[in-house]
Amino acid sequence: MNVQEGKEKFIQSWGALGSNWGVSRTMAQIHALLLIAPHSLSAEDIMEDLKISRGNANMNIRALMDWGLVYKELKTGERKEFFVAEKDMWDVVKKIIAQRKKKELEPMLKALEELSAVEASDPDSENFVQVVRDIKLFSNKANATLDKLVQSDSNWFVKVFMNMI
Amino acid sequence: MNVQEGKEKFIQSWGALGSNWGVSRTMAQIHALLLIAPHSLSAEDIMEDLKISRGNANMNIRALMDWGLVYKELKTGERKEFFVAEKDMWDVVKKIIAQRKKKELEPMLKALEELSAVEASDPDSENFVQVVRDIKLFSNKANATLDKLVQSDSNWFVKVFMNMI
DNA sequence: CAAAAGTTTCAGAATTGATTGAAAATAAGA
DNA sequence: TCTTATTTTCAATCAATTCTGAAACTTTTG
Repeated sequence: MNVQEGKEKFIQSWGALGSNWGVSRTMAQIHALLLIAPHSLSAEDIMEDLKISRGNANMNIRALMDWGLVYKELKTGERKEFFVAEKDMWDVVKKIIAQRKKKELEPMLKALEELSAVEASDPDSENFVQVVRDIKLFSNKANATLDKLVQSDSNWFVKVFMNMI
Repeated sequence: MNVQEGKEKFIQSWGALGSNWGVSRTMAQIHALLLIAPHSLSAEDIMEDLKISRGNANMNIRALMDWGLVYKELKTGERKEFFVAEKDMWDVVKKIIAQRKKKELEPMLKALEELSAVEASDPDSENFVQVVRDIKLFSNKANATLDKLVQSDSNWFVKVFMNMI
């Protein structure tokens, strides 16, 4: 496999992985392309490389910037905007976790909070109230743990990893 | 909010959460329904409660059993099959992680392995090789960590949680 | 200020993934 | 064995998501 083939394969794999992570396929492919680009790329470059439309490129670049996975880089004397990827994997993972926590876990916590108001009126609903209580407890722990994780630096990961092994 | 409304709301929320977790909406709803059911349910019960077709119910129940989130229960004297949900949240999370690891992380590791064969031939591809190396290192760590996590019992989670707080 | 360069928006098209429902297969009872 | 209850399969349909491309908008420059 030569370098060119390797790069293409990497972009495809990264895209496939991303699509299971709330990062859409194209979004992940753009990130992959920028990761392995030796220098920053313009929207035009990205469109050409990945053979996607202008609108698609724009939307996904913006989403990546919202997530903090890609940064804008302005070159003096250049009118175009250029983009670079966040390359620290620990940082990438943290940013994805932060987004998904906000988008998924937090609404669930809110719903569970509301469900806690339900009172068991008969033995049948007793089970329901208990299940909700358990899940709420668990989710709150998970939420707190993820908060710490998102705040922590990459050493934390290394430390936990070492402890486990 | 009465118990009935609460149950419906719970099923909807669980379905929404699940759909971002590789567990399809219906799959998660079935799991939710079984979680809060005071006793095991038949495929027919599930179809009626969630207003889904026979085929859909069947496919998703089977998927849930494959994942280890739902168990079959045979009642003596009954020809139908009944189902119950795994209710230990830590166990549920572990099983989801195990599935996703297999389906997503492992193929990525395989791809990275192949990409490691690529050799840098010029300064431009030097960066590519370096990025692949970094990601591979990180992914291997993540993989090992997740393996430990999947094997661990719920005390592990509590312990890590306590350490962080 | 007008023209050129670049970016953003969004309605409709295309794609992908989920669901239905009826028919085929399987298992249990008579 | 034949009949009936139950589960499984799968092509067709439906729903949701993603992508395109042209038009509108914004910014820069002469």
